Amino acid sequence: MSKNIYVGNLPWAATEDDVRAAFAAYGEVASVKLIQDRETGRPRGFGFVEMDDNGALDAIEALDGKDFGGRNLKVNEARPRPERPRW
DNA sequence: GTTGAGCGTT
Repeated sequence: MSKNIYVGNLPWAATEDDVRAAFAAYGEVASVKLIQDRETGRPRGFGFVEMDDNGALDAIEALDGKDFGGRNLKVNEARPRPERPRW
């Protein structure tokens, strides 16, 4: 089973590999998604990490409020999102 | 080459 994690307050220089490496230390990371502006393509400074439940909870309490790239990292469980409409 | 609270166009 996996859980979605919201990661915010990321430095604009951070990449998915950096976040994956940070979360991989607490569990196996299923996928990493950094959100960036759709129109300009600029990194918004936040993203989502999908990993195992126990690893996710451990990573949240471990990386939340920790320093990452010079910024205070914000880690929390992601909000439930509806499925993609199919019509 | 800029900016800084937030929740995602696979």
